[in-house]
Amino acid sequence: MDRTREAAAEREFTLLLDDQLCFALYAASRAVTSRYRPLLDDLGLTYPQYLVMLVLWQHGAVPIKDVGAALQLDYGTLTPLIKRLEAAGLVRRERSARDERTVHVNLTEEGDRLRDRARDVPPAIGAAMNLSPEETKAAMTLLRRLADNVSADLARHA
Amino acid sequence: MDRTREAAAEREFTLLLDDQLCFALYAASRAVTSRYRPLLDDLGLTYPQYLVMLVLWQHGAVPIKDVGAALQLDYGTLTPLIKRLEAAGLVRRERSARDERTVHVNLTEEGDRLRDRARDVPPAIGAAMNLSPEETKAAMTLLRRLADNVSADLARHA
DNA sequence: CACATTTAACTTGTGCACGATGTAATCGTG
DNA sequence: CACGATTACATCGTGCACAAGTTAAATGTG
Repeated sequence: MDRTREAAAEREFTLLLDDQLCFALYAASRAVTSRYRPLLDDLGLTYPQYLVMLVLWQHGAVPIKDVGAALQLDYGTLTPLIKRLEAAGLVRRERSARDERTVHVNLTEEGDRLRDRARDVPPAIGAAMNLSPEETKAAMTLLRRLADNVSADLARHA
Repeated sequence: MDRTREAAAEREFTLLLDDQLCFALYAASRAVTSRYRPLLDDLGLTYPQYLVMLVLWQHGAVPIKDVGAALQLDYGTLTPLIKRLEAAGLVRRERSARDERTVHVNLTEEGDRLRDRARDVPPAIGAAMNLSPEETKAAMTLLRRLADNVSADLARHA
């Protein structure tokens, strides 16, 4: 097969599963989450709960709105999730005195202590991914650009 | 900052959200699925349903087991999903005569016709992603390797 | 200051994901 | 050929995601 036809084939969009970047992305995301599961089970967290804890460990008390902005998740997801974290004793929800609409999420002592146990998670995942530092960095850059591109395109078509 | 410290920093694993490749992956996957949503709404499909239809358009009648193997999804996900496709009139579920345990999923006329309307979806997504052919190919390769690596690592630790 | 608008959060409903459990059909081995 | 193991699928329960609608507080404008 000559090079011209190959190049053209790359831009031909098919309905074959293995041609879809979206499927590789979807499958990789679920595979990585599955690898997290046993590690997070030990901490009593699900993967989305872990992400919320990352935000809190990094920023301390934040309004739910800011958690949503950081993780690109809406209240329909976060409200029940954070209530489960509260039931687990890891966070407290407190209405702001200055603005009665906003609810601040605070770490409890136990939630703060969990951070130390969580430090082993990123290295374990890093080892499981088994990518070079360059590949990791390239993947991160590309995935961010991809997310930005499709989000911008969605906004344009809305 | 000298190069040694930079290189070391790349391998230092933090709990900062923006250092996590997993989050970039998770966010990108959801962003892409969101971009699919309006396109698939027109076809009356969700994104996972679209993936099942891709398998059927490609292979025709297949056991549910094979759909699961192709998409890495279990029966708990597929059984109700395929029943919804059946309720929508796109597929038929038929028990095999040779092996009464297996259920073959067949396209109906309507399900087959939907393929023509679906042909516009991959180009639209391709345009929204806005990556060069090289980047797309590189991303696909890297994401597959990532999924393989973490799955293998999970199997090892199980 | 009244009042329409906006904002932060909650609620409800649908549809994945996935672990755990159950069941019937088939297979493998003695 | 008996019978324990395996296989294909279904069911149930929990926890996301996300759209749509609701409520109450804050804001802006006449």
